[in-house]
Amino acid sequence: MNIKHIAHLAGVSVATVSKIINNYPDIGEETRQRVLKIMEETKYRPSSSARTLSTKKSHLIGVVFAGKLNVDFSHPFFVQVINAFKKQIGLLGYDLLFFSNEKFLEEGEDYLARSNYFQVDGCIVISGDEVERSVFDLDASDVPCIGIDIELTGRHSCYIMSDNAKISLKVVEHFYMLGYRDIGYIGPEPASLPMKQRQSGFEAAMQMFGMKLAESHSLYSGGYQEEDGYATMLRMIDEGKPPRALFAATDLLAIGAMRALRERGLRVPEDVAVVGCDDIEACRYTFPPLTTIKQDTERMGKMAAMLLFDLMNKQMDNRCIQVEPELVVRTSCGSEASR
Amino acid sequence: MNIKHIAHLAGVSVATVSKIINNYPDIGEETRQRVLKIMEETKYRPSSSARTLSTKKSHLIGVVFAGKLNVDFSHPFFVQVINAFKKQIGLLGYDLLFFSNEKFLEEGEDYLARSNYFQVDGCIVISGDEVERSVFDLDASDVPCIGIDIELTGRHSCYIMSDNAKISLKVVEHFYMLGYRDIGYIGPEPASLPMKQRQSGFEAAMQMFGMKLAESHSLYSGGYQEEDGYATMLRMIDEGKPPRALFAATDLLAIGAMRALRERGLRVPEDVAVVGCDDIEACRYTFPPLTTIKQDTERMGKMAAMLLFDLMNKQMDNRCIQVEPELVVRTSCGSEASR
DNA sequence: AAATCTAACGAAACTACTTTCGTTAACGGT
DNA sequence: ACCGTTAACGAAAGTAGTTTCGTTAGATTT
Repeated sequence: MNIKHIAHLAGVSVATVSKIINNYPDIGEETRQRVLKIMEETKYRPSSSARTLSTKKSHLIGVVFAGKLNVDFSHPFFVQVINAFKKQIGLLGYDLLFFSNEKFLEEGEDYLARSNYFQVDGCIVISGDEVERSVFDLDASDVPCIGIDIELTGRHSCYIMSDNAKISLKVVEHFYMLGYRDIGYIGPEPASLPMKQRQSGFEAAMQMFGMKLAESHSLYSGGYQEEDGYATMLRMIDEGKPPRALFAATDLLAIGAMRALRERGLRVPEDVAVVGCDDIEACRYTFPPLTTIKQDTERMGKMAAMLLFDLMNKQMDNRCIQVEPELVVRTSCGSEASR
Repeated sequence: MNIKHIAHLAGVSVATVSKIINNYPDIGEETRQRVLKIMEETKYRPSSSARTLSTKKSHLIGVVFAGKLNVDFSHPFFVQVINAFKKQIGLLGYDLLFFSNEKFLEEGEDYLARSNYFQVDGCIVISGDEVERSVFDLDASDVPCIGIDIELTGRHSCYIMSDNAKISLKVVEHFYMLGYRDIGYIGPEPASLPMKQRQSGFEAAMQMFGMKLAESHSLYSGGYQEEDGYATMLRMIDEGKPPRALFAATDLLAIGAMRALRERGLRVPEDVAVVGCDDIEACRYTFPPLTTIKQDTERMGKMAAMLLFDLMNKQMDNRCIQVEPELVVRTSCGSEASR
């Protein structure tokens, strides 16, 4: 059942049917209704491939999970962002195409080639750690891209991230107000911009509040996972006196750190107060519930969709949008617990 | 840059280039190499839309999240399945297309229409609770479907789910071996087959072990979320003596139940032992860590991909594949803790 | 040398739709 | 009656591939 059938059934030309589908004004009302009725009855739908072949618009958005470390659906932060993004971009009439990097990366294909192959109208690239070169080829191309937590500087690109320096500032400020002066930091080697900013933001905030950071209280964790936080905290404890308060650059790191603390007989928050970052679901269920910084993933996803839409439809300058983080106080920071 | 350009540059016909792309045997070795080299130099890639237009194969798999309750990327169980599925189907040369139900559901479009529009080669349908009619239209159509946790009976469909009766059996058995005789159940109204089987499987297992189930110890939770488990457990406690052990049909329900227990001054597992189901990430971080049944999501996703592949390429009978569940013992069941 | 076979390639039809530009008929104005 | 205008529609040329079915030239057979 194609447009030709419909045209034949309605006794009009293919062109007329096409115009009715696409709401052209130069069609008489009777014929429009007649054709519409036939399309309804035959459950006819146009073919997207024929359409994109002719229009060069696929109404498809490519989703790129960049980075070697397992950044996929299992990453809770990105899942939230992509969820909000999908909702909004769906409202704007687009569907999501997830590139399977498994096969084509082996065969030396790259994201740009994939994007061209499918003729996606734009891409959202989501990144955890450092990303492969191929992502920047895509960024430099003329396919509109919006980056989440990755600095895209192409002429058809924008990017969105939380104000990561502010994240650290809010944590330090909160600790300071609660009376802590001896604050430590655990985070991964700063391979990505957000992690860089969290770390430097932390150091800047410490200085701003006139506190000094002991070298043994600032450790790299290697990765982002619970085990990394656990191992790193163990190192910190065993190499000397732990800090009175700890900021972990990731909730999972914080959760791992709390496990290490508990294992060494230290109580949270009575002995060491802990704050994480991201507000993943698990934070609510840990013991004690983890105080953290919530990234406004809902807003990030939605903004990403709207920005990308603009990028695809009007010409626009490269822009970066910062999203305001929010402190979520639970109990691991010792806010209301006895100190 | 299209196939015409390449043909012109190589001094051959379009047909020849196409044959080279598709590995036809009737091409001389010299010309093949010459054309291949030009394709390499110009970074030419064929267009997927032109291709699917002509071949009727898109190499795209549609992903449908069915069910009213928020079954999307935020559902940890399905995320694991889809992750494994994506990996395997990617290896087989397919990419994933996520239908945006936001817009088109409003406009009265259905999954089948979407599938036809994009000419996807197959669909994976993932379901939480009861699903809309539209899913069964898709099931009954000739697009190959594989269902996760949903009974698809179409001639081009298969489905995969955990052996849910066995899940309950394993839980009851474990509780029995630990000496518990008074076991309760919390689960949602059985709108989906898995939930039906978990509940009836639980009842059957209780009978099998010669235990009786007090009516007040088997409650419907309304939903699947933490709050539902919390509220339901509160009801169970306040309406009489709680059971000595509890099986919650979902980890989140279990986590909520533990919160209610704690709030009423009851210890887990000393006063009430708890076991959940699914093995979501949070289980490891709760207090106490939640004993649960792990669904083999890795295997489910992989099997789904391979079954769907067969379904798309050979003709096959409708089949159902059951996946073996596995007990993950942590501490909430009181396995090694003092009882 | 004629007949037959085969390897290597191309013409053309086909896939389903969009869009430009031209055509037609009706209508009102003079 | 003639002209200009406009509304409504269609022919045809794209869009980028695939695939069938010839065709040709050279090799092989008789």
